[in-house]
Amino acid sequence: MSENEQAEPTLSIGELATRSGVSAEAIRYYERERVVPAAARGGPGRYRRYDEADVERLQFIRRARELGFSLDEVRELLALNDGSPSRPCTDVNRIARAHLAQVDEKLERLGALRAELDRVIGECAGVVPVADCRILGALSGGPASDR
Amino acid sequence: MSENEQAEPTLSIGELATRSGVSAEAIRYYERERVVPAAARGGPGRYRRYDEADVERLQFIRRARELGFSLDEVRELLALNDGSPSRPCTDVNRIARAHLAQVDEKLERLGALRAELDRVIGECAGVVPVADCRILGALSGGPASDR
DNA sequence: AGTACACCCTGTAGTGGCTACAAGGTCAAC
DNA sequence: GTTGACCTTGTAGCCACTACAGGGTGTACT
Repeated sequence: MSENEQAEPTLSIGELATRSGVSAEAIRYYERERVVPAAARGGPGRYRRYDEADVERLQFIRRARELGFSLDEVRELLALNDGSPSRPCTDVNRIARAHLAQVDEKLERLGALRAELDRVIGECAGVVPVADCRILGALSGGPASDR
Repeated sequence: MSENEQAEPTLSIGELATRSGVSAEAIRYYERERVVPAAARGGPGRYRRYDEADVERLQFIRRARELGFSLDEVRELLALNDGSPSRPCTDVNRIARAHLAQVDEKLERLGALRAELDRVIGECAGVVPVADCRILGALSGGPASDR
């Protein structure tokens, strides 16, 4: 923990992209949106330069995004991760549990939609004239034999 | 079926909105996007005028949208509904089943995400210091006790 | 005739989280 | 010195709307 700190920021945005699994354009977008701080500009040109800590930060963001956290939530999680290490992780749990509740809600809505769609499709053999199609019937008039 | 056809388009866009459950702004958007044909303009002014058939068409669109069909799919479904009534509804079924498959895929991905999120949250009691938080640990370093 | 007020019009900007360019600048190798 | 891979900023697009701004119109009532 005390000797794997590297000396200089030497990675280009393309290398950071490869190593973190986040596209260079997304990284620039995160900088614009202040999800990550503005990168140092090194070398003779004005290119962005990154180090290993940036790789880890971007991987953190990628994993959080894969779990469905919004960029607002990611910003909060990063702030907590970067903040004082001795504080209890109550807020981390609050954010994660609230997000889980949202995911559950979405799952429930999508499951209900799926069931309804399946029901509607199940009523139609698929070979009857359009005029008698139960799928179109359901869309036109509501439950089943309404038209 | 032969005598409930009304004579004139008399509804304003606001009345159509109320009766169809689709906002007036969404109706204008659908017209711009050619989901519905441009409305007739009646009266002394240049206001859009609608009839009962338009109410039904908008209800059709609303129900299809509630089932998660995209506007592209809605356009196709409307075309089939408006087309020759004796054609078999094969295409309707194809669209609906393809959409169901997409919904199933989304459900699967969301379910997997939910399980992973639940697992990550389950590892953290919520009262430990941020430095030891398993949620942040999972985001920073991968599976469980990696850091 | 005036006027208040609800409704309508078009057009534009914003949402989230990026991706996909265009048009140009920079760097290292050969 | 020149190729070619990379980098830069800035803008437009995705989806299906929503939310205005800034103005016009219809109707009811005085």
